[in-house]
Amino acid sequence: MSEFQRPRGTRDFSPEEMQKRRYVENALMTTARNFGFSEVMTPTFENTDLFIARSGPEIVDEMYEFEDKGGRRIALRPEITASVIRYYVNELQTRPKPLKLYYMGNCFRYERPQSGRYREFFQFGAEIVGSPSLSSDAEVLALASSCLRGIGLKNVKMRVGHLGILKGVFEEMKLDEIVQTDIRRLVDKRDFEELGTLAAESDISDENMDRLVDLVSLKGGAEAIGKAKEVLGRADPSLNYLSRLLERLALYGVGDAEIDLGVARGLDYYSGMVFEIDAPSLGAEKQVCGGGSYTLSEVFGGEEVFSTGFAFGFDRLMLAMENDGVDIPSAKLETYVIPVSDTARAKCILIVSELRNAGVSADIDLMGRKMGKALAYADSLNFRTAIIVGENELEDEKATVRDMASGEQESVPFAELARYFCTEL
RNA sequence: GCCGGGGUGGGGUAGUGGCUAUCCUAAGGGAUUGUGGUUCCCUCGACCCGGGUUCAAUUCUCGGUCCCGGCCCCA
Repeated sequence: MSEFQRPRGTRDFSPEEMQKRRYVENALMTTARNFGFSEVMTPTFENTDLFIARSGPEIVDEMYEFEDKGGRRIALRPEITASVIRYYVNELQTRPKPLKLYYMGNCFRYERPQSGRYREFFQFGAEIVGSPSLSSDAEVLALASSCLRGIGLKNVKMRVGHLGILKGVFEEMKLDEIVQTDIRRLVDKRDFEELGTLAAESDISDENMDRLVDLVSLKGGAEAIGKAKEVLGRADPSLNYLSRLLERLALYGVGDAEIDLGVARGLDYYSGMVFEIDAPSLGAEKQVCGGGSYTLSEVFGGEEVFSTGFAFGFDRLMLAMENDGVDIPSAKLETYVIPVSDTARAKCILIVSELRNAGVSADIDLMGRKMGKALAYADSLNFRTAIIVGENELEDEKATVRDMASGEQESVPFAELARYFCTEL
């Protein structure tokens, strides 16, 4: 053990873990690209003001935030949407709409680590900027759903709500904004008891509060929307929106989305559709994805533009896949070249170079090991084959290619090795 | 910020107020001068940090730190 430890809440990833993480990351990115999204990258740190503008001054306490040597207030990004929208306002406003962007990156929050929560963690997210439509919301939900399908994570629950419904009720009740925010937070937590207390304190009638609780407790398929209309005693544009959204999702083949009018999200800038995805296997921190439609650009000095997007907690996806036993194929290296004697080493280097240039993953003994040990090494590193070259092979101008799984060997002329491996693949 | 459980070689562990700190595994080497996953041998390598009690602390105690689970928060 070195005297130096990792900072709290950070992790080192082993070769095996990275292989899995890159596999999943690649699957997510491939899905996004197939949906017509393009990757962007923004800085790991931003001026603190950006996040304050987005979320309020309290956020500073929960970020890695500091003054740099030039006296600037800097924050390690706690999420990436703010950066993407800032980037949009700065430089992408004149691009053809809609702008479909995705990103993957590390984020930092100064929080107490626990299961599924780290101080450095990773998010994969996507945003559609510039389109206020039902179509965009559906597209984004379909992307999130396809991402999960793409990585093979099945044990998940997607819940879709709409903030317009709560907003309508708030207007009817004529509540001030502070109370609205409190209610939203409690609704998000499903803390109906505390909600009752709050109702008493802010002289909201029992009748109104009961109605609100009934409303946000509604979940299920299209029938939940009908029930909501009954509770409201009227039609509501947001409810209509949700039922049309469900129809759209069906066209995308997304049948697992559930209506949940209790999805409130803790964030003020969400304006319309909001959704969350949970992985029940995760325990306390089970939310793997959150998103919705919002306007944020005007906060950063741009023109108001409707956007819709989401972010996956990448680390939680990995944990959930692990818990659910989702299989991730292991990467096999193709071949390990073993010089039997020092005289064969030069030829072996030529062979390994040729194979590498031909795009074949090839490695070579660097430790001068004897063949037995070299084969054991190749075995433990999961090579598909080994190439053995010694005096006999040099004389015949043929390499011995050994299949590591079966132990079968065949002789392949040096000149044909590259072709042999390329066609094998 | 709060509550609970932990910390012994790289990984997994046993154990102890004092004696060479146990075992498994991994890694490196050898048995084996051209054939791996078996076997045998050798080597390497640990009591989280600091204070206190004590003749003596890895062990008891206090504080810190980190890990695990939960609360708060969750963008």
